[in-house]
Amino acid sequence: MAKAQHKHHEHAGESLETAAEAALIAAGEQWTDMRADIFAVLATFEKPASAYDIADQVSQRRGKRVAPNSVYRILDLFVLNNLARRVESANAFIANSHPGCLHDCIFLICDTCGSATHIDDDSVTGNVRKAAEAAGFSAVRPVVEVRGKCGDCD
Amino acid sequence: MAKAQHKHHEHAGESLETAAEAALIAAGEQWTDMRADIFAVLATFEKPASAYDIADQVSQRRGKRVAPNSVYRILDLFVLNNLARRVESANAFIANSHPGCLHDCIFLICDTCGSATHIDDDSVTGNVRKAAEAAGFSAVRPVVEVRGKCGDCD
DNA sequence: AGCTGCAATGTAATGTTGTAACGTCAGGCG
DNA sequence: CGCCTGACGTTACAACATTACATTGCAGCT
Repeated sequence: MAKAQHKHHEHAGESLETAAEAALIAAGEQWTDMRADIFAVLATFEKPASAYDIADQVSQRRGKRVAPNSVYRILDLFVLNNLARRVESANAFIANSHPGCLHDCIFLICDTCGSATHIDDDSVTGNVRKAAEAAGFSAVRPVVEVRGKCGDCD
Repeated sequence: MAKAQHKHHEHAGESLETAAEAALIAAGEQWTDMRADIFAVLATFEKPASAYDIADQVSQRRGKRVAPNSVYRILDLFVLNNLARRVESANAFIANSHPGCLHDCIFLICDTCGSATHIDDDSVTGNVRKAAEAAGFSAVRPVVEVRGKCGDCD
């Protein structure tokens, strides 16, 4: 399998939100205030954030309680449209820093500081998919996460 | 990285429990009735089982309520000693069919029937580890799971 | 304006998963 | 015996996730 080489636009802050909005619009969904707020809050987290963390922050920002329920709905939408990812081993979510690019991505989660970085290595995830297919399995969504220690915590 | 080639003893039923017991003893832990029961119940599940599922089954088998708490304690011990694995994307546990062999293993979880099979491909997981190290990360516990459709559910 | 339909969000309740704190019991050992 | 230790019990609670149904607001129509 050829290693996919392509440039990513690594967005941050304002620019990332704009990109997320564009991606969601492109998918035929709406970009509402609520969604904007939730995405904005999600993007401020360094570490994977739980739906409840996000609910708290958004509640503060809006001066009105936002129920976890609403957050989950929108988070699901984000994940579906690749604006955010779910980190399975942390029961938490993290913003995708380059919405629009579809990858099987790999998360490195530091057990010490809790931070998560994400790398895209299509050759590795491609091999995971191939190994699954070889076992007669139709891969749909590879979950590749590595728990360990990040460079800062060594 | 050389592909590790070695034989696995694929245990089942009685034999698996014996092997589990041996592995736990070898680790300097005790093999108590409670632990035996929990392992036995865990091993009867085809699919990853939640701690609460196990607690229910063990409660029946013992004719006395066993609290999830106790189950978690023992499950953690099993995971630590490689008698069982945690399936992160399902918040559930599954017995290791060859305790004693230490692998980074790959789970294939069928979203249709819920069954999980596990494969060991050290070249794939080795690459995952290498990709993590290349990013300045000390890999400790790779989590590689693939959600999709199994051969039977195609 | 008034009505209708639909998507988004609100509200409340509940279900599921995971931990913490502390008590009890049995076995080993001085 | 008294003491320690490891296993397990009991209770309570924290954290994560979903379900069912109500409400709001806007678009399109008459």
